[in-house]
Amino acid sequence: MQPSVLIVEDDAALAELLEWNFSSEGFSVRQTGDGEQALILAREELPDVIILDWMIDNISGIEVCRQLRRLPECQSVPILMLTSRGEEEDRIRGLKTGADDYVTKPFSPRELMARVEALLRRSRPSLGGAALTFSGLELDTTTHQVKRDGKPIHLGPTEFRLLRHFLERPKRVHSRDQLLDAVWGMDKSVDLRTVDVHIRRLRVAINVGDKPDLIRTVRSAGYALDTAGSDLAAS
Amino acid sequence: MQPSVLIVEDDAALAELLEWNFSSEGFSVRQTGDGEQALILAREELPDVIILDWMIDNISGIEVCRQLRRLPECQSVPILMLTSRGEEEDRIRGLKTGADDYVTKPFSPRELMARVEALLRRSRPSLGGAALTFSGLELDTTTHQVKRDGKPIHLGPTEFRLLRHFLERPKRVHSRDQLLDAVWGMDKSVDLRTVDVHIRRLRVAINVGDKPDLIRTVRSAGYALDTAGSDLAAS
DNA sequence: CACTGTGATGACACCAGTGTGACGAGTAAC
DNA sequence: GTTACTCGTCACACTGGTGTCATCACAGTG
Repeated sequence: MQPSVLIVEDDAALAELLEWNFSSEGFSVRQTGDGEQALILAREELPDVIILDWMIDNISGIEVCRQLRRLPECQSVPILMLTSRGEEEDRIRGLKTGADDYVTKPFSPRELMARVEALLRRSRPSLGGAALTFSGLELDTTTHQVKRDGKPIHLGPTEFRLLRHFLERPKRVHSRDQLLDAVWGMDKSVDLRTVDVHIRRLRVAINVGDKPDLIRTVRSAGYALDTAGSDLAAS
Repeated sequence: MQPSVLIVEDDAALAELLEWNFSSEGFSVRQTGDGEQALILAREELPDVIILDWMIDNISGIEVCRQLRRLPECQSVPILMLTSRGEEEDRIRGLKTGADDYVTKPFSPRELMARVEALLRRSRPSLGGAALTFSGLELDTTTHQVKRDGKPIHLGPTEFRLLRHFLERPKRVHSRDQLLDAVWGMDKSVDLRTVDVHIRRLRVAINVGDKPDLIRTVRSAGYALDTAGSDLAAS
């Protein structure tokens, strides 16, 4: 999923620079130079990270920070404060108020992006690679949650491991033997046909409604996770 | 609970300064100047935060950082890198390697402490003094009070620690082993099933009336604090 | 066309994993 | 001492996940 950033900065030139940087990193960007507006925007749609200038119109950045932290839904959103005030006292005040990081101007855009990345790695492990996705399918290994197009799906333990194995190697064909080794464990003595049954259970769980089948059957070879599914119209 | 810090610094004078600062803030401190040793210490008992100098004996700090991040149990421990190398490239390299913050020498001890506090606020919210909340649940670590939708709830000591551990990492699935380590202490020899019983006690305490169950059972994996609860009607 | 092998489907019995209630031991307050 | 409270363990009940089988559907082959 595309990460989103809210930039609160009233210096137009700097705002544009930031916007350009985040955009080219694939962020969806919203920007304002106004403190009040920032609070509204943040509440309206929760960003993944907030870049907050110390000196902005209407309210001071630190006050915005405090207000944001009061909102229960915003407490988990990382805030990076941006300022030309290099005083130690200010930095400490910013951090104590609830900011997660504090960068002084002038700053290196690349370092800023690296710091934002570090923040995101913490708050959204899914962006750090803990969540596996494929064509509308999401599997979060830390929360053990599976979704198809945003809708939660319930899976049994074996189907969960099976799907995870597929998501770790998408599009690739796995023989029944390989699947037994990887999902059941090589010490298990289970019939090969058992794989078929679990593939089916996984299919009915995943393909709710009229969603296209994401599991492709490769005759006399095995199965693969693929957008084509069991579609045969490719001829 | 007393927060713990692992200081990896080979400059004796600086190490002592850091140690003094953390001690006076109530941290339990372990310190080493050796990279290999650092890895051993970290694994032996997981610290709440790691202060890591770039230039240390045996291995470079950045290599230690990379190794730490490879250990699954250390992935959630925040790392603050400390260095005299002010080069932008170095800072970015440090952050990309998995460090959460990067402070250049000379630094202000007070700012360092503020940054550590900010990191802890994220990874161990209860240490930051903040009240933990999740979907109508409140837990105040200072007053040891727990409320559901404003109504006070009485918990035993173990249930309290259990709930706190859940609130520190909401939505995430915790295995019984992990819960025993974190809530009971790894030295304890307690039956795994004991966790079940305490989960149940926590459930009946939390879900007063017809409130939805906030604890999700993940079969053959563990438990998680989640809004879905044990609801299976999500067909 | 019929034949054959492979995969899909539905049913079913089994049992691992979990929920539940009760009990005895330990502990602190009084 | 008593009382109140919490904790760890056990036995039992039960849900639902799991493996197997019989049968059907279908593609490939000659």
